[in-house]
Amino acid sequence: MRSDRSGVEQTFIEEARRRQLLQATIETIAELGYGQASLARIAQRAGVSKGVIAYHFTSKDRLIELVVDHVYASSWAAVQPRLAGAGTMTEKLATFVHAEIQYYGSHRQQLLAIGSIVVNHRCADGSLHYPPGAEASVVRVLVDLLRAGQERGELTSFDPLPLAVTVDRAITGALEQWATDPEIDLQAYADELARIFEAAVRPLMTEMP
Amino acid sequence: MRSDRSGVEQTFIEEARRRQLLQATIETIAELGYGQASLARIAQRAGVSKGVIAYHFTSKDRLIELVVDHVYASSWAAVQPRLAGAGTMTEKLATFVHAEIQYYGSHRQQLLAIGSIVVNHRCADGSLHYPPGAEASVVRVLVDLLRAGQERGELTSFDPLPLAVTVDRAITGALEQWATDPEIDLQAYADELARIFEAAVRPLMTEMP
DNA sequence: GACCGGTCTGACCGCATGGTCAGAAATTAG
DNA sequence: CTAATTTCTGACCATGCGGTCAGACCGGTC
Repeated sequence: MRSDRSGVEQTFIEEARRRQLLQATIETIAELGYGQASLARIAQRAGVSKGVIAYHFTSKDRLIELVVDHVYASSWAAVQPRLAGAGTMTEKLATFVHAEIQYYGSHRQQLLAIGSIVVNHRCADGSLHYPPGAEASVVRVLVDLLRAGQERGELTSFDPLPLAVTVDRAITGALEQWATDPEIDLQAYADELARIFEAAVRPLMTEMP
Repeated sequence: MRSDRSGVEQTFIEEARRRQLLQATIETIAELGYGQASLARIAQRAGVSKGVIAYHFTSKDRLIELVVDHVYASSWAAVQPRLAGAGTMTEKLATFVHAEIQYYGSHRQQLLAIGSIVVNHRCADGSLHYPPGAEASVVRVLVDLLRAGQERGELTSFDPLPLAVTVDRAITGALEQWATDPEIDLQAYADELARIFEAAVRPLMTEMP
């Protein structure tokens, strides 16, 4: 079985190996960082020889990109239904903050791996493969959410981009604080973030009781 | 003249070379990223041979750390006097946001280089040399500032750490947005950040006219 | 038994890395 | 002008990298 036939007609063993190698990659990057996560070290952690990775994946770059796809898909699968369940836009905003923090709070290795990958993984031409910017999926979701809230008159008028970027950064900031110091009460931290952002979107004249 | 006698009894040429090599390092990391910034490429950009770096600096790690020291010292030298000039704590907070964004807005390479270094540079034991966390200098400054504002009753009561981290991240978020898309109006972006954070620290019952 | 496709190993390739060093070149001192 | 010192070069080293590949191994099927 050659590499990279994602999704179709996979042997049981192929499926299992791929999962194992993705997991080993996440663990290695989380622990040692993108730059130190060589194929040799990933293979060693998985208990196989380097050639196995070449057999199941077309290249190291492809491996990394599949890790990113997997993590983003998993986190979105956890966050999206909770978002749909929230009522007002303000609630959606708070829910988003809580859901993201909760997901990565219980997937520390995914958090660290993704963080190390997005700031390091590059295309052949040297440019970042996952550039920061308004196109990043989380930021896009937040901008849409804020704009919708403004159109219904539920939120004050302001440029949605800075707040969307800030919410995104605040979440990763919270998680990195916690990754550095696990003593931090993530729940309380998330509550505080929700308070900050609710104050920022609340129309000036209508205070909640 | 051997390497690393920082500050004392430097030849004119030594001083100049050190500056040049620090600058070449910043440019190389800003353009290619930490992982691709090899001694060979840095030397090539400076137009000298690799050995020169070894002659003027004890090691590549030391070079990187001197870059970080230089950038932090420069930015603080630009921000600190403006902070001292601001009156209320709310003004200080807004001033800090504007001053940081303004400094790095006119030092794009320093911004990109520092960003790439802090998430990548590691100690011999594999741990990050500049770990995120409450000890980061910017966050410390902000926590002190917020706490002082609370003690004078000027700001609402809240845990200063999440907001401090958020302000820090929001600033780097703004700058990275701008680094990705230079069309962005940094001044307006900074104004919007100031609005967000003023809303978050303002006591609930006292609206400004 | 022989055969077969899928899976895996371990050795190997070319290359880039950080670091070292003898000696050439440039600068300064006397 | 010579001698001493600082500065620099270019070749070299050991190491680790991503990637390749011939052949071993393994569970089935005739």
